[in-house]
Amino acid sequence: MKFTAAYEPGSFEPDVYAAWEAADEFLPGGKVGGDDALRDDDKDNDPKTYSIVMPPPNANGNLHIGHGLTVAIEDSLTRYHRLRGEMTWYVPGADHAGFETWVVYERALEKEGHTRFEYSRDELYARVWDFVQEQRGNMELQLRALGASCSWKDLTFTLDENVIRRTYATFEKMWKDGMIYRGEKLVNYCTKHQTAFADIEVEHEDEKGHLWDIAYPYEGGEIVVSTTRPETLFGDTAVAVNPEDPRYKDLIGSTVRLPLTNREIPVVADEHADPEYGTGAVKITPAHDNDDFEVGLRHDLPRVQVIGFDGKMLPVCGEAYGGLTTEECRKQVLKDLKDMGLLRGEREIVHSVAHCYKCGTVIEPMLKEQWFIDVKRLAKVAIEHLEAGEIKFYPASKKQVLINYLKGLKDWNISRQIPWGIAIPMFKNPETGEWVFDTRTNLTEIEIGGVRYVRDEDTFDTWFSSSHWPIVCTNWEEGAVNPYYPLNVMETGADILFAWVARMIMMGLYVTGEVPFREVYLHGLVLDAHGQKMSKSKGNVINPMELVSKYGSDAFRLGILRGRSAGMNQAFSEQSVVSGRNLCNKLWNISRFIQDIVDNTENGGIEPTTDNTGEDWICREINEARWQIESQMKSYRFSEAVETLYSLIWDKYADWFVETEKMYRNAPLLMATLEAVLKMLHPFAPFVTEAIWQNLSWTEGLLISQEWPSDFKFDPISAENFERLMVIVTHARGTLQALSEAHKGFSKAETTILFGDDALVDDNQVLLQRLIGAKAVMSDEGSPRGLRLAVANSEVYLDVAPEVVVSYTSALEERILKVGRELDALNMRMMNPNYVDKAPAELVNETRKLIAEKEELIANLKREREAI
RNA sequence: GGGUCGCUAGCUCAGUUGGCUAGAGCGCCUCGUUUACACCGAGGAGGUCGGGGGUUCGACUCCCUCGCGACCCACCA
Repeated sequence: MKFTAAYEPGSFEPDVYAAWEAADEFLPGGKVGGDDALRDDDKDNDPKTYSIVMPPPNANGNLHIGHGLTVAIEDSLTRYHRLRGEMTWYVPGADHAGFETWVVYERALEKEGHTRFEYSRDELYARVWDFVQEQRGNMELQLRALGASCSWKDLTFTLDENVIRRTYATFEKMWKDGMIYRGEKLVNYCTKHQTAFADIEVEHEDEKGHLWDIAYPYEGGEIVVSTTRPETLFGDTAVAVNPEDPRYKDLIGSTVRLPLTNREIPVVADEHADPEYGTGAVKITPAHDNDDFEVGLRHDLPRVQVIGFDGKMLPVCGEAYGGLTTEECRKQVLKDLKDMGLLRGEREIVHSVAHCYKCGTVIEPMLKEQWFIDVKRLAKVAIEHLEAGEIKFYPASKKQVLINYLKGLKDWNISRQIPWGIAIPMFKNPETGEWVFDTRTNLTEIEIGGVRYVRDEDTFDTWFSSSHWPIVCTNWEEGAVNPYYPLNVMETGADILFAWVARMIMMGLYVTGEVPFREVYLHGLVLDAHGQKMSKSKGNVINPMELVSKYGSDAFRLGILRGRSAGMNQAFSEQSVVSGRNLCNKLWNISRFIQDIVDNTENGGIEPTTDNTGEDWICREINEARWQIESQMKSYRFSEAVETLYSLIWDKYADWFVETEKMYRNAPLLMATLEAVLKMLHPFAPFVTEAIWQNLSWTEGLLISQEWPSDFKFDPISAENFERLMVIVTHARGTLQALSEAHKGFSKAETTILFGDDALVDDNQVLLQRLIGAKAVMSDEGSPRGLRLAVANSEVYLDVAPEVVVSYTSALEERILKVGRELDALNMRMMNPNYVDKAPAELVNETRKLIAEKEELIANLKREREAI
């Protein structure tokens, strides 16, 4: 590689990634079989393992900004642990995305003028399989572009044979354990997609609707019920009133006549009827309403289905209504009721309505036979392990949220009427209705002992199989030792805490007896620059790949990790990526400069030593930053780790150390410190750091598999001294600039810096002169003159003419006032006897020291003023 | 109805058992052609930490309360 003058990420990123892949760096433990697999500072002979699995992106889709964040986090973790010498295994995945893909495919089918009903399930499955294969590949290329250092040979597709095998094994175990049952229950049904959904897949939205009052007559009177869904009246099998409601007490047990039909239905007493709401009387439609279903159970009411799975009214509603859509039917029913004089009222209300999360169709609660899992047992075990603290959550608050969810969890409907998924391995004897488990799901019919069984046409809810993700990705097998299970961490979106994380925990415990991961890190939504949710309709979607090609992968990763903390939805903008790119550019140029020094000095290859205050100081700062990063990574504070590196590289390494090294040119130390910085930034910005590593003349091998830096040795007193020099430089620069603004014709390059009895300044005259940009730094030879710098513990003057000093008077006055205010605040604190008594002695001493410094400073400043 | 999270500089966010003069990036102002970098350097302005109360020697940090915002769960006919 050539060290180009300009930082051009696009010119090296693909090559760098290819080099890693070619060297098998992503395999578990690095180069398998090589010494690398065992290199580490582990005290035990057991090499530490680090495993993490990717939440599988849609196999045939493109990565979106959320994936960008996921990869940035997961890959940074992986690379960090790899550098720490652990045997890392980052397992990539690809999702068949059951429902998502199905929707896309069905739309394509519709465009061709076909419908799913023209094909058998097996035909459809084969067609979607081909469809997905055609589209596949993009997503994996995009993961590479983001720098994901995952073990590609272990890529797991959610329809892989081992996934299906594991899913069937669990299902069989549950079936034998009596945890699976066939039940006719109300399911959330989308009449457009003609499939049932889990509760969690349904979106509730508050909408304006109407509450109608309808009279149900009986001999000698009528009872007026309130409803938002008059069209379901045909399915009414009771009217419920509250047992405490005096208005209706006498009617309980009698019957009323259902309008538009000839049916008589009973009046039942049930708590569900709220006397305060509407008329206090409710029509009960057990087949089409969740509440009513429960009421029906309590009173043993029949269930009459009146809406078909296609969303149209069934013939049972009578000739006038059968075949109408629910909406048409509602209009017709209202019109007819009005004509008959039975419509008693109408008012606007706001109520929550369930919608299909994909197409927005109103979800119909429908009566359907489905497979259910009795989750009580699973949830109970999960809660026990969670309460025992076996899984640590980031953010911590999500643990209790999850426990609460598990406590209220209802039985899990795992049947879906979508061909694109894992077939449910159950077959039914059409004669007896008996069900048997069998994995021969490629057959529509099987024979066992001369008896014919017919396959269930449904597929599994995606979450049923994907709840096995940590198990299948790590190839967990009963009885076998597996150092990669449980995972070290499960990193995923906070929005799928319930749908996925909860189920992985339940399933992990059920199948393996162990929690599937030790820690959970949940990231929030990536919002647009104004904190708005990204959506196609708003047109504010940010494509991560565009940013990668514009600013580089590293810039994107640094940018998206900036200002992001666990579990929170946070804004993201291109600006943060620009700032990331700038950091990469800075590092690139630092490296070029250091290479230049190395090329032009003789002393290459010597052990690095510190020979001046700046060098001791940078060693201290690098150590300090490294410790911080280690602690930040442990607690998943990526944003802070990036911040630490930013400040180390820019504010410390470049602005001070490299500047002083323009003078000292200590090549061995420059080389050693640069290596450390590259390693520390590598987890977050893998491409630029590796590219630099490859460009540097003295480095060997690939950066990705180097050893994490260890402590630099330094003289702490010398390091401390450098900070004093920094303060002098900063004050001198500030004062000089203020003077040049206040006094026309003043030139700092013509100004000499004088100093009194000060060994440190004496030792660093040239350095100070260069950093300040002054003409010279020299001893005042016992005759101080000019403007004294307002720096405590130092006697440094700017040798400027009296008229220049005068022009600085107002700034000096301001400064005296400011320091005075600070001094007052400190004195106030000391005057409080309780503070002196109760605060830690250390703190009190610190305050005393500060007061002394301020007092000295203020005395100096006042003397200065007198002099003017 | 229940619950979670947030409210800190113009914007987006840090601030980990309460204790240094509350920080960063971007933006803004002033100056700058010093041979790594204008994707730059130097200097600077800007915050009563949502309001109110409490605990404490001391509160951005803990407690209570109010307000605003985002989100999640739930069977509101």
